Amino acid sequence: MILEEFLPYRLNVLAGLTSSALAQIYAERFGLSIPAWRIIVTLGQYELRTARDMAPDGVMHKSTVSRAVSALEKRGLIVRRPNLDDRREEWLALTPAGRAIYEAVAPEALAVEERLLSALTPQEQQAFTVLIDKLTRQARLLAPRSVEEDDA
Amino acid sequence: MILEEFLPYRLNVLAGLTSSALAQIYAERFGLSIPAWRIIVTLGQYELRTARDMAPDGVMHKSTVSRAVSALEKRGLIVRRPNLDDRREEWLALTPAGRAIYEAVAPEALAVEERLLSALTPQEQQAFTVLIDKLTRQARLLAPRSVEEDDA
DNA sequence: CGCCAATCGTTGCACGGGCAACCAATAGCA
DNA sequence: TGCTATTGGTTGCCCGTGCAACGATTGGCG
Repeated sequence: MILEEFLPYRLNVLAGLTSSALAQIYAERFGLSIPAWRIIVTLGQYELRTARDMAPDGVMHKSTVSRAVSALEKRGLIVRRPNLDDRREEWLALTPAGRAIYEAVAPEALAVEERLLSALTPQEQQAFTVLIDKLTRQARLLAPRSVEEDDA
Repeated sequence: MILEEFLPYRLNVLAGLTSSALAQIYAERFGLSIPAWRIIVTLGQYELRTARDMAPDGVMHKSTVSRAVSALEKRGLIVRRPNLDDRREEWLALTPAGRAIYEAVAPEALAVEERLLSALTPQEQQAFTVLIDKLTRQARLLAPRSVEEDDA
């Protein structure tokens, strides 16, 4: 067994490197953690969501989301509004300041993705996307019930 | 910008899922952390290495390696021997108990990899490997000097 | 030889995040 | 209506790990 050829190892290494590359933007320049970054992007995309929606497939633990939301609120980047139809949950939305950050950070993040993908031809990029999807579906089957799902 | 289509995000999700799948083996069944697991595998492969060799491309921080080595030694899975030619570093090697774990865990880990890859055709597997390599090389260029490298 | 720089490894500190227990609110159902 | 189960979210606790500073050893070079 050769670690350097082991798929999960290589995926971890690659994911770590890309995260590092990205962190130069959202962390060093905007002081965002990974969870905060994901929340900003999601709200930039969907306008109005609940905390639960921030981790669609259980990618983040709900406690992680909770704390990131608190931090973002404290910094004035997002606001919480009660959902009167179901007072257990709250609506989240970007403030103008939050949206400003989103609009500053998103293009740069996409540029990093671009630079990454520039190592591949368009055909390869397409193929890679397809393969990642297949593997992700398969991994979901093999992984223990993704985060929570069995909360109670 | 759509998070679910963002390459670094997808890589993180996939890496996380595969890690989870693997952790069912090395963590739940053998009580190994990721760093410990990597050390066991590396020593199973190379027989005799130093702590520094455990993180070839700076994938793990040296403090992480140091603590994992201590833990493995305490559990009697590896031994340290002084290198008399350079007393700053130490040789690491598996004990019989450590090798037993390696030999129990490696086939199962490979089986998980197998199940993962079974979602792809052999041609796709080959292609995926090549693409990962290309992206990893590129990511290394974009990421801030990998862990340490600039230690002093 | 003697000094400074570089290298291997350890450790104190702080922080992020997982886990589990918990509260509040709603849903299901008799 | 009332009782229990479920769900959204928060928080205390603990562990893993990155960072930076350090001790010990070696290398480079005058």
